[in-house]
Amino acid sequence: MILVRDHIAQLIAEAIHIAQKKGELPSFELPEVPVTRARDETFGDYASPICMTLARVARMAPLAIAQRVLAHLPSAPYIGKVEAAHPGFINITLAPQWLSQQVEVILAEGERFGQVDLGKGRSVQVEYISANPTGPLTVGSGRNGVLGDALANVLAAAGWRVQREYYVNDTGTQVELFAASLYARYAQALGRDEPLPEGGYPGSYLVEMGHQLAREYGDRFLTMERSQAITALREEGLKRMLASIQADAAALGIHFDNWKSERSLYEDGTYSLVFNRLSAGGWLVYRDGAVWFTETPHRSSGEVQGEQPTQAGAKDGTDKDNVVVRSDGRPTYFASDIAYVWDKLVTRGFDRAIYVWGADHQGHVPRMKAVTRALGLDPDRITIILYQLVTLKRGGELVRMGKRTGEIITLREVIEEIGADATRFMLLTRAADSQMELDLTLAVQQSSENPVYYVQYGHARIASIFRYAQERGFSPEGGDVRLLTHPAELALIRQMVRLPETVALCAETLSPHHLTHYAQELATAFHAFYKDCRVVSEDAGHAAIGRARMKLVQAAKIVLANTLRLIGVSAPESM
RNA sequence: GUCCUCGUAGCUCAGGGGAUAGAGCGCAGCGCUGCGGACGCUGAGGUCACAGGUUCGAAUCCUGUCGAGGACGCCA
Repeated sequence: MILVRDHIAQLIAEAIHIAQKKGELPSFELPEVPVTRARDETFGDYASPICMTLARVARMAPLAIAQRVLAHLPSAPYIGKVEAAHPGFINITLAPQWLSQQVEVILAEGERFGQVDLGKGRSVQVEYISANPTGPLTVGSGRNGVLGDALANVLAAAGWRVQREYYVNDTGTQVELFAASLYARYAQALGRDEPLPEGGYPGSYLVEMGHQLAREYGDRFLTMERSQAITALREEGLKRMLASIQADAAALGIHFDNWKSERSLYEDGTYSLVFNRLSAGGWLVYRDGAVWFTETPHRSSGEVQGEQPTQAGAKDGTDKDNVVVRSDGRPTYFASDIAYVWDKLVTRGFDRAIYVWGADHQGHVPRMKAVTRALGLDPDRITIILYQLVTLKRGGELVRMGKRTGEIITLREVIEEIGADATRFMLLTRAADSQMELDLTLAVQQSSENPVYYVQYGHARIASIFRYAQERGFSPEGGDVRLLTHPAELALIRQMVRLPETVALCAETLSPHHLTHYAQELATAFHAFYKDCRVVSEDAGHAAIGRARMKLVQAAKIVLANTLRLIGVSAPESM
């Protein structure tokens, strides 16, 4: 389906060229033509300020340009009225006949309505949450998950082949600390006086897991050698943590296509491959006993490398170096990230890879880009979406969080307190880069008036209309959508046909939060229509319009359902 | 100290260089003797943190100040 927005831009560009050819406008290089939704409905549906931009280069008044452009604007079935407006806008109103016809289009497309083809079959991997499997998911992980999941939905709807992945940090310092902590809790459960290791995980969930393991296995792990026991408990603990994480994610409607093991990157040779590659390229330096990745490579051949206008290059730039292998020989997680990006872009060959990271990882973005370039790959193929951390409050009191500090408000608790749909909608309504404060007492109080219910209510209301109609033997069969001319009907259709553009917007800007705002506007248009327009009635003379309105309402239900599906919340038949 | 993100209505937040800056909640009112009132309508409420700059035009872009959060070579 073509986007009306883009098509209008094309038509305006054509009109300008025609006017130029006829000498009505001077010749100049045409910049991209911006087309936006009109700010106010009295201006129509779409507007372009292009003529104001052109005023200088054309040396004409914007309004005069607009008038000459409009004189040559090619016609299109969706265009109703075009106007040049002060101080130089081109305003376009959609044709009512075209709008009403869209009801049939939507009915025909069904679940596919809203899809656009921006991806053109290219593949993209969206990797999200990827929290350390050393504790339960936090609210921050929830925000991460909801962002990533909705983004994956949107990209799929925008014509990309999408894979959803969870990266499992199943190796490294934190995992060892986790295992040692679990060992301590397990031993304690069996009455041993075993202290929690330095920097270990104090959370109560490990106390519980320790007891569970003690119940299930008795003292089996105490009779073996300590290091062997810790290894065994690590595997058992990881398995259980991952199962619990998977369940928490599922409670928010999040399901992954693949769980990628960090450890596997070492076992399958990816790590040594990228290490050798970087080494050969001169990107690795040895200093203080460690191996560093440097963004200013030392080439033994002395060949001049490409333009590297790093201002800071005057200094030797070592402050930008990052440790890949520690002085004790263990690789850092940055080493894993290097192998992982190779795995994504080369081994598995995704056209794009999208990471969703908390803002506390922002410092790592430049070096991920740098190392991707160093591997000989186009850094634009990876995109890292940063979201601001959620600060939690309870009754105005700040709640500190973190697996390592012990006190945690888990995602699970929040879902249980305010509901999965409300949680998901709430986390998705804000742009990723907005800092958000979540007061649980307030959220619980307000969850019943969460906008998500307003949208879902629209869907349920339509379902109810159909139940009512069916009892009385009414059906949309044979309805003539040309009868849909009431302002409230057209206003509803206007909102419905915005879905493809909203999907495009979300996919282009990788910001799915527009969906929730759109959903509310769509629901508002429906509720207003419902107020003004009777759908099912036995009144004389109502039969024809009744059938047409049933078609409209059926289409509205499809659009609401498609939108809710993209957001990732349910579309209930009743509530 | 350096760097990144943010600062918009009482609260939580939208606003891809353009027209009179919007929504939800809260607040003050109004509306149902037919399809779900988890609804509809109206109103009050703003120095878009502050100061400069670019531009025909800035909430939006640039610089600085203040404020919030975050990051700064062997944690992730």
